Amino acid sequence: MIDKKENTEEKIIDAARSVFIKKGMDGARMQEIADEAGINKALLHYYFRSKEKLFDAILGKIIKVAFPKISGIMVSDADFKTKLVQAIDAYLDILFKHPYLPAFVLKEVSRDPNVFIKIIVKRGLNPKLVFKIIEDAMDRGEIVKMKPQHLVINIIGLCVFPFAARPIIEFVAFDEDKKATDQFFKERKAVIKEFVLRSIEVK
Amino acid sequence: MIDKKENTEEKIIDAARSVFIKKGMDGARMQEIADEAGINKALLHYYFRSKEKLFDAILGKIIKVAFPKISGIMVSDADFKTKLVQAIDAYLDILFKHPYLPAFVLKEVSRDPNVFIKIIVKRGLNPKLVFKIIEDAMDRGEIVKMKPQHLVINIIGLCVFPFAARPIIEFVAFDEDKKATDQFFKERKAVIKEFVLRSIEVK
DNA sequence: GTCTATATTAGGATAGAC
DNA sequence: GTCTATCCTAATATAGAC
Repeated sequence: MIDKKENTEEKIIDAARSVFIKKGMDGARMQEIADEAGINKALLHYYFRSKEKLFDAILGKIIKVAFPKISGIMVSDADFKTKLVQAIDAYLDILFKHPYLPAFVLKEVSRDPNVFIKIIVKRGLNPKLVFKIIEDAMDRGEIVKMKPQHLVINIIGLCVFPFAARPIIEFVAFDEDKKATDQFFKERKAVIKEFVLRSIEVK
Repeated sequence: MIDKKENTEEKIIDAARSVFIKKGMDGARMQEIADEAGINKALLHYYFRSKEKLFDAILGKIIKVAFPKISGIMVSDADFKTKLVQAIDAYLDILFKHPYLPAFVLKEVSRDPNVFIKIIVKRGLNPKLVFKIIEDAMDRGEIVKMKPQHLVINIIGLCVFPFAARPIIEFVAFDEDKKATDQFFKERKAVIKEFVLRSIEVK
């Protein structure tokens, strides 16, 4: 049975997420959030005492999605390259489902890194295990040697950057052709996987 | 002879650039810009009638740096891979000199893509020639085939993303060790060049 | 819980003296 | 050109009725 009438708090959270993602903390207006939620500003403040509190509440939820615990895939005992491909697939699936995440996260992290750090700590996100797994694969000679952080950042950059830069890409690289840009993004999964695999292959 | 007393307009521009880069258009305050320039708000408005006009003036200068005409390197008649390496070097040199560019550009482009588009058009930045050069190299079998946009975006992502994400990287990947993060960034040039060359090599 | 009305403050912009 | 003082609107936040 569908909950036709979602409660007010949910409506606020949905509206706030939408507006904060579009405008960022500084650009967002409480009025706009209230409008999008179909309520008024006073009620907004009744549920969340201040804009900052509301933003923090939303941010926590967003970060959970934006910093997925990909380590689950990496710790399985499959072949390393297989796991890597699975991780890239999983990460891009998230990005396609939430294409505005990268721009939002990069925007807000430069505004105030500490908010992120606090939440990341609370989530117990720790990449050391992943780095260790990568180093082990290198030691076994399965992939070429480099500082594991470089490999991780390379992969994340390849995945994330195009989403953050989509407006420029659409204009500069595809003459504002949205269809062509969509097609480009559809191809990213295969492109990135091949690009990465080729670059780490031991010759 | 040194111009000890730089004129007011310069002071304003320097201050505005600094504040806009740190806070973005939405987060910046005219008061803060005035303070940093050592003048008052009224004088700010005397030189630039509005915040938006001031921002546009700064943005134009920033974009000139952020979107360099790398095509100059690419059109020379050197070997394609040589040119590619030169282009990556040149681009990273710019980023090291202006490490806050990526975060700023990605932030503002998501706020209002049109401002960028206007300025890019005015600068006559057109990547078609670069795409053509890449495709020719592919046709000659010098590098592996793919849509040239993918190669360009991959390279830019590898270069730009770490700068935009530096606060997260420093915390998550290096336990807030600034020295280790600096070292990581120093290594990027060599890492990216090798990463890209390996991935486009024809086997 | 939800609303209308209002307080309060912040921030962009202008007037006018010098 | 530069300042002080002030205006004006937008935006966050609260009071109080229902």
